[in-house]
Amino acid sequence: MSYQELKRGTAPLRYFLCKKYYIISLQVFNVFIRTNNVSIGQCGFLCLKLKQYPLYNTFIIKEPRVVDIKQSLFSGQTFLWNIHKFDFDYYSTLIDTIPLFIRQISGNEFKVNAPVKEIKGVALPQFIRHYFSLEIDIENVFPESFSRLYPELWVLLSEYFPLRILRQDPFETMISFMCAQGIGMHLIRKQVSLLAQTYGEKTTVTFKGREVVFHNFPTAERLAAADPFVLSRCTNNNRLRAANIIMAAQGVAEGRVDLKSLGNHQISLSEVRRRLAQNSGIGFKIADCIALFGLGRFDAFPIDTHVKQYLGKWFNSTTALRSLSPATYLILDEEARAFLNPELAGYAGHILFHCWRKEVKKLQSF
DNA sequence: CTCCAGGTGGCGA
DNA sequence: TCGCCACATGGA
Repeated sequence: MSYQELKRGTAPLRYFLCKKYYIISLQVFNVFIRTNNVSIGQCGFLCLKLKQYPLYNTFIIKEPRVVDIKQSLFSGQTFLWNIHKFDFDYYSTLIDTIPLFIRQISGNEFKVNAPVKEIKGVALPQFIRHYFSLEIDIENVFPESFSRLYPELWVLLSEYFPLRILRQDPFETMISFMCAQGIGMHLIRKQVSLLAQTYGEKTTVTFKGREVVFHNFPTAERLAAADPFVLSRCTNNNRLRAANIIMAAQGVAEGRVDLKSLGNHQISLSEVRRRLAQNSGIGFKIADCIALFGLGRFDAFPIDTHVKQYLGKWFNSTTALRSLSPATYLILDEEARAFLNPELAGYAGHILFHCWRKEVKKLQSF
Protein backbone atom coordinates (compact mmCIF):
# COMPACT_ATOMS: atom_id res chain seq x y z
CA MET A 1 0.00 0.00 0.00
CA SER A 2 1.43 3.34 -0.99
CA TYR A 3 1.80 6.28 1.24
CA GLN A 4 -0.59 8.30 -0.90
CA GLU A 5 -3.24 5.63 -0.54
CA LEU A 6 -2.71 5.59 3.18
CA LYS A 7 -2.90 9.31 3.35
CA ARG A 8 -6.33 9.35 1.72
CA GLY A 9 -7.77 6.82 4.08
CA THR A 10 -8.97 7.82 7.48
CA ALA A 11 -11.45 6.17 9.73
CA PRO A 12 -14.31 7.45 11.82
CA LEU A 13 -13.98 7.84 15.49
CA ARG A 14 -15.40 4.86 17.25
CA TYR A 15 -15.76 4.53 20.93
CA PHE A 16 -17.25 2.27 23.43
CA LEU A 17 -17.74 2.24 27.12
CA CYS A 18 -16.17 -0.25 29.50
CA LYS A 19 -17.30 0.33 33.03
CA LYS A 20 -15.84 3.66 34.01
CA TYR A 21 -13.42 3.71 31.13
CA TYR A 22 -13.82 4.92 27.65
CA ILE A 23 -11.59 3.21 25.22
CA ILE A 24 -11.32 4.99 21.98
CA SER A 25 -10.48 3.32 18.80
CA LEU A 26 -9.41 6.07 16.53
CA GLN A 27 -7.80 6.92 13.32
CA VAL A 28 -9.16 10.38 13.29
CA PHE A 29 -6.17 12.55 13.04
CA ASN A 30 -4.59 11.00 10.02
CA VAL A 31 -1.69 9.77 12.05
CA PHE A 32 0.54 7.29 10.36
CA ILE A 33 2.96 4.90 11.92
CA ARG A 34 6.32 4.48 10.34
CA THR A 35 9.16 2.29 11.48
CA ASN A 36 12.65 2.19 10.07
CA ASN A 37 11.67 4.85 7.63
CA VAL A 38 9.10 2.63 5.98
CA SER A 39 5.43 3.32 6.33
CA ILE A 40 3.74 0.18 7.46
CA GLY A 41 0.26 1.54 7.52
CA GLN A 42 -2.08 3.99 8.99
CA CYS A 43 -2.50 3.80 12.68
CA GLY A 44 -5.55 1.61 12.66
CA PHE A 45 -6.41 1.85 16.27
CA LEU A 46 -4.59 3.37 19.12
CA CYS A 47 -5.94 2.20 22.40
CA LEU A 48 -6.44 5.37 24.31
CA LYS A 49 -7.66 5.15 27.82
CA LEU A 50 -9.63 8.31 27.68
CA LYS A 51 -10.15 8.60 31.35
CA GLN A 52 -6.51 8.72 32.18
CA TYR A 53 -4.69 10.19 35.11
CA PRO A 54 -4.83 13.87 35.81
CA LEU A 55 -1.14 14.54 35.51
CA TYR A 56 -1.69 13.96 31.86
CA ASN A 57 -3.80 17.01 31.82
CA THR A 58 -3.23 18.03 28.30
CA PHE A 59 -3.80 16.71 24.90
CA ILE A 60 -2.52 18.09 21.65
CA ILE A 61 -4.48 17.90 18.45
CA LYS A 62 -2.26 18.44 15.48
CA GLU A 63 -2.66 18.58 11.78
CA PRO A 64 -2.34 15.35 9.82
CA ARG A 65 1.24 14.18 9.78
CA VAL A 66 3.51 11.25 9.40
CA VAL A 67 5.33 10.29 12.55
CA ASP A 68 8.24 8.07 13.19
CA ILE A 69 6.99 5.79 15.90
CA LYS A 70 10.29 5.41 17.72
CA GLN A 71 11.10 9.06 17.52
CA SER A 72 7.65 10.12 18.55
CA LEU A 73 7.56 7.76 21.48
CA PHE A 74 10.71 9.16 22.99
CA SER A 75 11.04 12.70 21.72
CA GLY A 76 7.73 13.74 23.15
CA GLN A 77 6.73 16.09 20.39
CA THR A 78 3.66 14.68 18.82
CA PHE A 79 0.07 13.87 19.36
CA LEU A 80 0.78 10.22 18.81
CA TRP A 81 3.41 10.26 21.48
CA ASN A 82 0.93 11.55 23.97
CA ILE A 83 -1.51 8.78 23.32
CA HIS A 84 1.13 6.13 23.61
CA LYS A 85 2.60 7.77 26.60
CA PHE A 86 -0.61 7.39 28.57
CA ASP A 87 -0.68 3.72 27.95
CA PHE A 88 2.97 2.95 28.20
CA ASP A 89 3.46 4.59 31.52
CA TYR A 90 0.65 2.98 33.32
CA TYR A 91 -0.13 -0.36 31.83
CA SER A 92 2.54 -2.87 31.21
CA THR A 93 0.01 -4.94 29.35
CA LEU A 94 -0.29 -2.19 26.81
CA ILE A 95 3.41 -2.11 26.24
CA ASP A 96 2.84 -5.52 24.76
CA THR A 97 -0.34 -4.44 23.11
CA ILE A 98 1.02 -1.65 20.98
CA PRO A 99 3.47 -3.82 19.04
CA LEU A 100 0.58 -6.19 18.58
CA PHE A 101 -1.44 -3.37 17.09
CA ILE A 102 1.38 -2.59 14.77
CA ARG A 103 1.58 -6.19 13.63
CA GLN A 104 -2.12 -6.20 12.96
CA ILE A 105 -1.94 -2.96 11.10
CA SER A 106 0.87 -4.18 8.93
CA GLY A 107 -0.89 -7.46 8.25
CA ASN A 108 -4.06 -8.30 6.42
CA GLU A 109 -6.32 -7.05 9.12
CA PHE A 110 -5.59 -3.50 8.27
CA LYS A 111 -8.23 -1.73 6.25
CA VAL A 112 -8.63 1.77 5.04
CA ASN A 113 -11.92 3.15 6.19
CA ALA A 114 -14.17 5.99 5.18
CA PRO A 115 -12.94 9.53 5.70
CA VAL A 116 -13.74 11.40 8.85
CA LYS A 117 -16.48 13.95 8.33
CA GLU A 118 -15.86 16.05 11.37
CA ILE A 119 -13.01 16.26 13.77
CA LYS A 120 -13.62 19.40 15.70
CA GLY A 121 -17.27 19.71 14.70
CA VAL A 122 -20.53 18.50 16.15
CA ALA A 123 -20.17 15.03 14.77
CA LEU A 124 -18.08 14.12 17.74
CA PRO A 125 -20.03 12.75 20.64
CA GLN A 126 -20.83 15.30 23.29
CA PHE A 127 -18.74 13.76 26.00
CA ILE A 128 -15.70 13.86 23.81
CA ARG A 129 -16.29 17.52 23.15
CA HIS A 130 -16.67 18.13 26.83
CA TYR A 131 -13.75 16.03 27.93
CA PHE A 132 -11.37 17.65 25.48
CA SER A 133 -12.86 21.09 26.14
CA LEU A 134 -13.43 21.45 22.44
CA GLU A 135 -15.86 24.30 22.99
CA ILE A 136 -12.95 26.51 24.00
CA ASP A 137 -11.86 28.55 21.03
CA ILE A 138 -8.22 29.57 20.96
CA GLU A 139 -9.34 32.96 19.63
CA ASN A 140 -10.73 33.74 23.06
CA VAL A 141 -7.92 32.33 25.15
CA PHE A 142 -5.57 35.26 24.71
CA PRO A 143 -6.69 38.87 24.63
CA GLU A 144 -6.62 40.56 21.26
CA SER A 145 -3.73 42.79 22.27
CA PHE A 146 -1.52 39.89 23.25
CA SER A 147 -0.01 39.14 19.85
CA ARG A 148 0.84 42.82 19.39
CA LEU A 149 2.43 43.14 22.82
CA TYR A 150 4.45 39.93 22.62
CA PRO A 151 5.10 39.21 18.94
CA GLU A 152 8.11 36.91 19.38
CA LEU A 153 6.42 34.92 22.11
CA TRP A 154 3.30 34.69 19.97
CA VAL A 155 5.24 32.85 17.27
CA LEU A 156 6.55 30.34 19.80
CA LEU A 157 3.14 29.91 21.36
CA SER A 158 1.26 29.26 18.15
CA GLU A 159 2.70 25.77 18.03
CA TYR A 160 0.80 25.04 21.23
CA PHE A 161 -2.62 26.35 20.26
CA PRO A 162 -4.03 22.88 19.52
CA LEU A 163 -3.43 21.97 23.15
CA ARG A 164 -6.57 20.99 25.02
CA ILE A 165 -7.09 20.97 28.74
CA LEU A 166 -8.96 17.86 29.77
CA ARG A 167 -11.92 17.97 32.14
CA GLN A 168 -11.11 15.26 34.58
CA ASP A 169 -12.60 13.65 37.63
CA PRO A 170 -12.27 16.03 40.60
CA PHE A 171 -11.32 13.44 43.20
CA GLU A 172 -8.78 11.81 40.96
CA THR A 173 -7.35 15.22 40.19
CA MET A 174 -7.18 16.14 43.85
CA ILE A 175 -5.29 13.04 44.94
CA SER A 176 -3.00 13.03 41.92
CA PHE A 177 -1.92 16.60 42.38
CA MET A 178 -1.33 15.98 46.06
CA CYS A 179 1.37 13.62 44.83
CA ALA A 180 2.95 16.37 42.75
CA GLN A 181 4.93 18.34 45.28
CA GLY A 182 8.56 19.21 44.71
CA ILE A 183 9.47 16.09 42.79
CA GLY A 184 9.85 15.13 39.16
CA MET A 185 7.16 13.92 36.79
CA HIS A 186 8.62 10.43 36.79
CA LEU A 187 7.98 9.98 40.49
CA ILE A 188 4.61 11.68 40.36
CA ARG A 189 3.37 9.24 37.75
CA LYS A 190 4.78 6.33 39.67
CA GLN A 191 2.86 7.32 42.76
CA VAL A 192 -0.47 7.65 40.99
CA SER A 193 0.11 4.39 39.22
CA LEU A 194 0.88 2.59 42.49
CA LEU A 195 -2.22 4.05 44.12
CA ALA A 196 -4.37 2.67 41.32
CA GLN A 197 -2.69 -0.72 41.37
CA THR A 198 -2.91 -1.02 45.15
CA TYR A 199 -6.34 0.43 45.87
CA GLY A 200 -8.14 0.60 42.55
CA GLU A 201 -10.67 -1.89 41.31
CA LYS A 202 -9.24 -4.23 38.71
CA THR A 203 -11.01 -4.38 35.40
CA THR A 204 -10.27 -6.76 32.59
CA VAL A 205 -11.38 -5.73 29.15
CA THR A 206 -11.37 -7.86 26.06
CA PHE A 207 -10.23 -5.74 23.20
CA LYS A 208 -9.77 -7.17 19.75
CA GLY A 209 -9.61 -10.62 21.26
CA ARG A 210 -6.97 -9.68 23.79
CA GLU A 211 -7.36 -9.20 27.50
CA VAL A 212 -6.31 -5.81 28.72
CA VAL A 213 -6.05 -5.15 32.45
CA PHE A 214 -6.99 -1.79 33.91
CA HIS A 215 -7.05 -0.48 37.42
CA ASN A 216 -9.68 2.12 38.17
CA PHE A 217 -8.58 5.06 40.19
CA PRO A 218 -9.42 4.26 43.84
CA THR A 219 -12.65 5.54 45.33
CA ALA A 220 -12.58 8.06 48.17
CA GLU A 221 -14.03 5.42 50.48
CA ARG A 222 -11.27 2.98 49.70
CA LEU A 223 -8.50 5.51 50.30
CA ALA A 224 -10.23 6.83 53.40
CA ALA A 225 -9.99 3.39 54.97
CA ALA A 226 -6.34 2.87 54.03
CA ASP A 227 -3.53 2.45 56.53
CA PRO A 228 -1.07 5.37 56.35
CA PHE A 229 1.99 3.19 56.54
CA VAL A 230 0.79 0.87 53.80
CA LEU A 231 -0.32 3.74 51.62
CA SER A 232 3.03 5.47 52.01
CA ARG A 233 4.52 2.77 49.80
CA CYS A 234 2.55 4.46 47.02
CA THR A 235 3.64 7.97 47.94
CA ASN A 236 7.37 7.77 47.58
CA ASN A 237 7.55 6.51 51.18
CA ASN A 238 6.39 9.91 52.28
CA ARG A 239 4.30 9.30 55.43
CA LEU A 240 3.10 12.86 55.67
CA ARG A 241 1.76 12.84 52.13
CA ALA A 242 0.11 9.47 52.72
CA ALA A 243 -1.62 10.80 55.82
CA ASN A 244 -2.75 13.92 53.97
CA ILE A 245 -4.19 11.86 51.14
CA ILE A 246 -6.10 9.67 53.56
CA MET A 247 -7.49 12.70 55.39
CA ALA A 248 -8.53 14.34 52.14
CA ALA A 249 -10.20 11.11 51.01
CA GLN A 250 -12.02 10.93 54.35
CA GLY A 251 -13.23 14.47 53.84
CA VAL A 252 -14.66 13.56 50.45
CA ALA A 253 -16.10 10.25 51.62
CA GLU A 254 -17.81 11.87 54.58
CA GLY A 255 -19.10 14.78 52.55
CA ARG A 256 -17.15 17.47 54.38
CA VAL A 257 -15.34 18.20 51.14
CA ASP A 258 -18.03 18.48 48.50
CA LEU A 259 -16.20 18.52 45.19
CA LYS A 260 -19.41 18.46 43.24
CA SER A 261 -20.65 21.69 44.75
CA LEU A 262 -17.23 23.27 44.24
CA GLY A 263 -17.73 22.59 40.55
CA ASN A 264 -20.53 25.15 40.59
CA HIS A 265 -19.20 28.12 38.68
CA GLN A 266 -21.27 30.51 40.78
CA ILE A 267 -18.74 30.09 43.56
CA SER A 268 -15.89 32.54 43.25
CA LEU A 269 -12.47 31.23 42.39
CA SER A 270 -10.93 32.53 45.60
CA GLU A 271 -13.61 30.73 47.60
CA VAL A 272 -12.92 27.46 45.76
CA ARG A 273 -9.23 27.89 46.46
CA ARG A 274 -9.83 28.74 50.10
CA ARG A 275 -12.02 25.69 50.69
CA LEU A 276 -9.68 23.28 48.94
CA ALA A 277 -6.64 24.67 50.74
CA GLN A 278 -8.26 23.93 54.08
CA ASN A 279 -7.14 20.36 53.55
CA SER A 280 -3.69 19.59 54.88
CA GLY A 281 -1.33 19.00 52.01
CA ILE A 282 -3.18 21.30 49.62
CA GLY A 283 -1.78 24.78 49.15
CA PHE A 284 -2.73 27.47 46.62
CA LYS A 285 -0.99 25.82 43.71
CA ILE A 286 -2.54 22.38 44.14
CA ALA A 287 -5.92 23.96 44.86
CA ASP A 288 -5.73 25.87 41.59
CA CYS A 289 -4.71 22.72 39.75
CA ILE A 290 -7.73 20.90 41.11
CA ALA A 291 -9.93 23.81 40.06
CA LEU A 292 -8.41 23.99 36.57
CA PHE A 293 -8.19 20.31 35.68
CA GLY A 294 -10.83 18.76 37.93
CA LEU A 295 -13.52 21.40 38.23
CA GLY A 296 -13.31 22.87 34.74
CA ARG A 297 -12.38 26.25 36.16
CA PHE A 298 -10.34 27.55 33.26
CA ASP A 299 -9.94 30.85 35.06
CA ALA A 300 -7.81 29.18 37.75
CA PHE A 301 -4.13 29.98 37.21
CA PRO A 302 -1.82 27.60 39.11
CA ILE A 303 1.62 29.07 39.73
CA ASP A 304 4.48 26.65 40.13
CA THR A 305 8.21 26.95 39.63
CA HIS A 306 7.88 27.00 35.83
CA VAL A 307 5.11 29.57 35.76
CA LYS A 308 7.07 31.74 38.13
CA GLN A 309 10.05 31.48 35.80
CA TYR A 310 8.20 32.50 32.65
CA LEU A 311 6.39 35.32 34.41
CA GLY A 312 9.83 36.74 35.15
CA LYS A 313 11.43 36.04 31.79
CA TRP A 314 8.61 36.66 29.36
CA PHE A 315 6.58 39.26 31.21
CA ASN A 316 9.29 41.03 33.20
CA SER A 317 7.61 40.50 36.55
CA THR A 318 9.91 41.55 39.37
CA THR A 319 7.57 39.82 41.81
CA ALA A 320 8.64 36.56 40.15
CA LEU A 321 12.13 37.10 41.53
CA ARG A 322 10.86 36.73 45.08
CA SER A 323 10.36 33.35 46.73
CA LEU A 324 6.95 31.83 46.14
CA SER A 325 5.19 32.54 49.43
CA PRO A 326 1.39 32.62 49.63
CA ALA A 327 1.54 36.43 49.47
CA THR A 328 3.77 36.38 46.39
CA TYR A 329 1.48 33.79 44.84
CA LEU A 330 -1.54 36.07 45.08
CA ILE A 331 0.35 39.05 43.66
CA LEU A 332 1.59 37.00 40.70
CA ASP A 333 -1.94 35.74 40.17
CA GLU A 334 -3.19 39.33 39.94
CA GLU A 335 -0.38 40.36 37.63
CA ALA A 336 -1.07 37.52 35.21
CA ARG A 337 -4.74 38.41 34.98
CA ALA A 338 -3.79 41.87 33.82
CA PHE A 339 -2.34 40.64 30.51
CA LEU A 340 -4.39 37.46 30.11
CA ASN A 341 -8.10 37.02 29.60
CA PRO A 342 -9.16 36.54 33.26
CA GLU A 343 -11.94 34.14 32.30
CA LEU A 344 -9.44 31.80 30.64
CA ALA A 345 -6.26 32.76 32.48
CA GLY A 346 -5.55 29.16 33.46
CA TYR A 347 -6.14 27.88 29.97
CA ALA A 348 -3.69 30.41 28.58
CA GLY A 349 -1.34 29.73 31.45
CA HIS A 350 -1.20 26.08 30.57
CA ILE A 351 -0.31 26.82 26.97
CA LEU A 352 2.42 29.15 28.22
CA PHE A 353 3.51 26.48 30.70
CA HIS A 354 4.08 23.80 28.08
CA CYS A 355 5.67 26.22 25.68
CA TRP A 356 8.09 27.29 28.39
CA ARG A 357 8.96 23.74 29.39
CA LYS A 358 9.54 22.54 25.85
CA GLU A 359 10.92 25.52 23.98
CA VAL A 360 12.95 27.12 26.73
CA LYS A 361 13.70 24.43 29.30
CA LYS A 362 13.86 21.73 26.63
CA LEU A 363 12.14 19.23 28.88
CA GLN A 364 10.97 16.01 27.30
CA SER A 365 8.19 14.99 29.60
CA PHE A 366 4.69 16.29 29.22
C1' DC B 1 28.78 14.92 44.52
C1' DT B 2 25.36 18.62 43.72
C1' DC B 3 21.18 20.37 41.98
C1' DC B 4 16.58 20.32 40.73
C1' DA B 5 12.10 18.13 39.90
C1' DG B 6 4.57 20.85 37.98
C1' DG B 7 5.01 22.27 46.88
C1' DT B 8 3.55 22.37 51.68
C1' DG B 9 3.82 23.50 56.42
C1' DG B 10 6.38 24.38 60.55
C1' DC B 11 9.72 27.22 62.73
C1' DG B 12 12.29 31.32 64.40
C1' DA B 13 13.72 36.07 63.61
C1' DT C 1 5.92 38.67 56.25
C1' DC C 2 10.26 36.35 55.08
C1' DG C 3 13.89 32.94 54.76
C1' DC C 4 15.11 28.25 55.92
C1' DC C 5 14.26 23.47 56.46
C1' DA C 6 12.34 18.63 56.30
C1' DC C 7 9.94 15.67 53.51
C1' DA C 8 11.95 11.46 49.95
C1' DT C 9 13.54 9.81 45.53
C1' DG C 10 15.91 9.73 41.15
C1' DG C 11 17.81 11.57 37.03
C1' DA C 12 21.02 14.86 34.83
